[in-house]
Amino acid sequence: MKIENPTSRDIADLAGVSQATVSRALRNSPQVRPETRARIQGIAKELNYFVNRNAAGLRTQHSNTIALLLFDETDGTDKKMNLFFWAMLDNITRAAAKLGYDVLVSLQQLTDDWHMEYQASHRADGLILLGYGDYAEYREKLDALAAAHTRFIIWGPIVKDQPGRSFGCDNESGGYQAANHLLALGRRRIAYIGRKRRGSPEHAARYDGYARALLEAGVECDDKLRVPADNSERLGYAAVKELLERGQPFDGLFASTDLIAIGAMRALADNGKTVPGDVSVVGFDDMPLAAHVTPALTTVQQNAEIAGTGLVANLVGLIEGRPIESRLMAPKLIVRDSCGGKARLMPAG
Amino acid sequence: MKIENPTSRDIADLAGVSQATVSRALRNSPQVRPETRARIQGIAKELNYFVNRNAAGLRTQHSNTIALLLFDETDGTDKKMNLFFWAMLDNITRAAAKLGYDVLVSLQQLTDDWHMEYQASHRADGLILLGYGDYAEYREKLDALAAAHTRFIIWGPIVKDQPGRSFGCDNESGGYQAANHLLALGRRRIAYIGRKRRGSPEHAARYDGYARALLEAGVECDDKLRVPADNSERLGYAAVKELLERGQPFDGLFASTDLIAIGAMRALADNGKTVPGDVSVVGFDDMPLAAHVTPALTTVQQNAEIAGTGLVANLVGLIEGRPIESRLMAPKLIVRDSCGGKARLMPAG
DNA sequence: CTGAAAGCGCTTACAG
DNA sequence: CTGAAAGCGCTTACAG
Repeated sequence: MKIENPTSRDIADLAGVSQATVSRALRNSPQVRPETRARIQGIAKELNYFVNRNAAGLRTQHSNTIALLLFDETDGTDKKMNLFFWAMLDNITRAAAKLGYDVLVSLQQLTDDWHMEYQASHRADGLILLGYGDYAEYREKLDALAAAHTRFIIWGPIVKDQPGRSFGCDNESGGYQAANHLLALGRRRIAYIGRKRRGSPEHAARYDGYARALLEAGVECDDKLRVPADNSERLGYAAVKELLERGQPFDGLFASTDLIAIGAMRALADNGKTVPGDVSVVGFDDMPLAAHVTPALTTVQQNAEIAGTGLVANLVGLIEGRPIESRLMAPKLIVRDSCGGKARLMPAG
Repeated sequence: MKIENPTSRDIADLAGVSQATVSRALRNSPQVRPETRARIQGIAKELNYFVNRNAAGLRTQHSNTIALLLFDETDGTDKKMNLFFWAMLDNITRAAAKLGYDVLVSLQQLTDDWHMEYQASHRADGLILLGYGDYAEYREKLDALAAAHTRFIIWGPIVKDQPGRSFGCDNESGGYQAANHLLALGRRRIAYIGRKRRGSPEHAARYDGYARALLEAGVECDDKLRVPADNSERLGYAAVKELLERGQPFDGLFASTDLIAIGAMRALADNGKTVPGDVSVVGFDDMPLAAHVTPALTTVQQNAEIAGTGLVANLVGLIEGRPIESRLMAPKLIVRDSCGGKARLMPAG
């Protein structure tokens, strides 16, 4: 009873029913008599039969596959994909599997022609777009996706008038929590290192939250304490050197990513400043490294499980025609050693 | 000239040729007259047409897709996927794309029923199995895969009589390099922390290389300096405590993974031992963390790019019917600060 | 160089 | 509850 590549017809012959009945039985159709169904499923199992996905997909026009498009936005020197995305991939795959979807992974450049192919070729029923990038740059592609009725979810902030739905982290709240923590520790000259505007809404939001916290506390938000930096240790290091050269005193530092914070801490140490003695430092991301540097970095954590599950749930909702709205999830401050003594919590708002 | 879901027939109508000619032209068949081909491709582009992969796959019996099966073999507490695998995923996707293959990712348990479905359902033309695990445990599944003529490549060592082909790292050579480095620094009481036999051929090979180096150098390979440990910081920490309690002096330490080494270094520091002053430490993996701990960890690096590219090349070779042999790639010692002064290289062999 | 035709293996109205 | 039939959109011998 071994058949090389069994089809539903082989099973039909063996079971003495029509091929249509086999198809119904394998899909657990209530139309099929229970005993018939059991017999057919038994034979299928014995033959190691699995429905040919190409045939089923051709017929139903569904692939039951999600395409995960990762943009590797790096500056060439630090060619590593953001670790948070790897953690999300893990959760995305699990969440998708639970809903009966496969995950196709593709690494892309923002400049690639990824946008149309996946759904048009029926390789995927929908897309998840993952990667920090300049939304303005690929705005045109998002428009094209929307025009082609492609289902997609963007990981990231809610951007006004942006086509499609997104799911992201409330970066503004994260920046607010970070700055508030520093304020609660008595810090008043709080520097900001990170991108502020151009090309990165998430970093802009982190800055906005930081600025709001300072404003609410009546603390000056001094432009001379702000240094732009992209996401790398090297640039965090350089930014602190720049700050020190400016001669502006500071006792707190909020970096828009952990990598920047880690580079910044190294620069502080190299210049005779202690952390948290002289300067309290907060990062953003909670990458695995954050817990292992010395001192361990206080940072704002994005929960990869909530992110992965949320992205998949929303995309599948879109695919299945349910109404889906863009959403933000709340980040969480993880207190470690880089800020010093336990903060007194300030009332929010 | 907008058609919702254009098919090759739509293009044929527009171009005034048969659907068969469209199919040929899109596949760049030399049979089609160049001008005709150009015209057809122009129309296809304008319509945003992409070949329906389900239909093409059904017809050709190829999916042009590789399934990447990741086994998450963790002890529950450290639920993180090995970072090396994430780096490989990156390289696997790129290598596959270059050869015209998509990558389907799935996280599995060794106990799951992953083994038969992917190829039988025509979702994938072949499998890459990635994950440290007990080969003996899933031997039965490998047999079933082979019996079903599934094409697959296993990431890992070459195991005698194991069905299928594998591609891995020469862990024996890595262990040999690590121990030789310690010997060249004058260390003679070199401890080993890691799994040795049960369920992990790669760790066993690392141990074997270590033992061979000691043997060749005429240094005793003392069982009392060996502590078994699975891959986690916690267990590395515990293993050093165990070693210290045994009261056996040691001046070198080879850990079978970086995580173990990092935990071990912390335990040494907590017990008043300096690294590399009192004890020189070598790890294995070169995870990103390794360069950032204090002191920076000397370790054995597996090149994720060679690994990813090799796995894909071999699998595609198998899929396309070329003869493929199992292979090992050479790991490389990365010297940092955890061993002390520059080693004098010993002649190999 | 091009076309007519078969067929890949399913799912699902339609009929009974 | 079951079967006969159509058709999803391609690729590829076969014929010219």
